[in-house]
Amino acid sequence: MAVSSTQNTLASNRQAAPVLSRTQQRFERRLAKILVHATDVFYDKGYEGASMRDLARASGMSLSGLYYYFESKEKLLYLIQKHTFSTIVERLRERLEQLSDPEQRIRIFILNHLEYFLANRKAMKVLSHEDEALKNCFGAEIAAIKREYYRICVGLLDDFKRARKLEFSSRLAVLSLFGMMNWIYTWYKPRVDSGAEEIAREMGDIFLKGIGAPRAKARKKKLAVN
Amino acid sequence: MAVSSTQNTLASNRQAAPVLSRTQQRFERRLAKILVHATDVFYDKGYEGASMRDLARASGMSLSGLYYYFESKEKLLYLIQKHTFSTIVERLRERLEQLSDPEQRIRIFILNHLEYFLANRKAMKVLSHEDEALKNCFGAEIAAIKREYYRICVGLLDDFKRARKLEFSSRLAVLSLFGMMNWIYTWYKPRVDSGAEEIAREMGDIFLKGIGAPRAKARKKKLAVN
DNA sequence: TAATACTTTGAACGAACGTTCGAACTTTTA
DNA sequence: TAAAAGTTCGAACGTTCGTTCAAAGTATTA
Repeated sequence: MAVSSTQNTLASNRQAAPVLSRTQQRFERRLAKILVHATDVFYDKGYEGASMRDLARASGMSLSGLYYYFESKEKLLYLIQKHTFSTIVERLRERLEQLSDPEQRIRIFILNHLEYFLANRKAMKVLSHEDEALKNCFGAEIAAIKREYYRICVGLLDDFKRARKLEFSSRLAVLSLFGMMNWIYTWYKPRVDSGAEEIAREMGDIFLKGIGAPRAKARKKKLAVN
Repeated sequence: MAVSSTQNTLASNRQAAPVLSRTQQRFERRLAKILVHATDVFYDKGYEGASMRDLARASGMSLSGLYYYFESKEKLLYLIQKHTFSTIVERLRERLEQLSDPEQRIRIFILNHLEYFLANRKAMKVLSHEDEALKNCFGAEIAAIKREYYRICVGLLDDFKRARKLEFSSRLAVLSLFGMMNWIYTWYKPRVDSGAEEIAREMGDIFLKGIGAPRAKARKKKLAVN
């Protein structure tokens, strides 16, 4: 079997033909295993800091053996990021279909993000932290998914604004929310911090109250005088 | 002149004796210049991705010439992070001394952070993004400053909680706030986004309203039934 | 001006890097 | 069971990595 083409890797395509021969299935399964181990290594050492030899050791495979499954280190990172990001967007879409209340939709967005983040912490760190590591085509494709995800969130916020007749910058609100959520990879400790549901509720409270209540007025000027 | 000891580099110590000979002054000045150029390179390529040869080129100096000013690549990153972090903490302390109102103190914390962040974007990205790059002693020292900074913020929040008789997790609130603010290095575009004051005001609004208003009650259960 | 201290450099070090390749091994197919 | 297809590997490729060092160059001091 030749090194797999870009298509169908990890079965991330939606349309048509999941007809894979037994050998193809095995190939995909082995590749997925390698991706898991590679994620561990990237999580610990960063993309630049991790060597192909590190990845080989973690996968229990020879250095050259890895190249049977993907053609470069960059492609490996791409596969990890693509799969991770696609999955989180896919799950979000499924969950959003079942809700119509604007606040609930934002809350489910937050919950989906944090649940997936904490259940796949290493992959999500690799996705968040190695944002600029991919160049050209690979980078562009991940950036496109990111833009798509961002747009979904802006849409949710705009609906919320309309429903509540609020006025604020969606861009800043969305980016603040992403910051709140994504930063979690720098501090989360399973032994110390609560689970995804509770954190999602608390962050949701902060964020929704933060953008929801009418803005306090005329205080700044008064205090500036003192 | 021997390669400088750890002490007094960048004149970041508060106590005593800023008595530097003219040659020592020149040394510090040149080192500072190198640090600025190195910050540019780390910003663009990341710590691991940047080579000493890149740094030499950016500084307009020979590869070996760099080693006259610092003994390793790691130390260089340490110097950048130490100086950046120390400065932001120092400025914060000065500004906090002049305020007593708990809300104003949180707002000035946010403003200080964002002002410094946007005025020193590259250095602050290197500080935020290369959090785990330093090992052992160097890493421990930066981590100590970070903990100190974190503790200050927790203190501000606890004061606010007491003043307003609020109940929420300071840890989660502080880390959410840091996320909001630090994530800015991934998205800020000077041409598109407003300045530090406005962003600080808007993030301050979100955060303070988010933690300030009484928590909405009994809604979750009702909605969960539907 | 001679001696001393400070600064910069080119050349080189061994180690580690990502990647390639042909041969060997294993599984599937005919 | 022989041929074909799929899989793994050791060895090596050329390059780049961080760091060192003796020598040369420049400024300061006596």
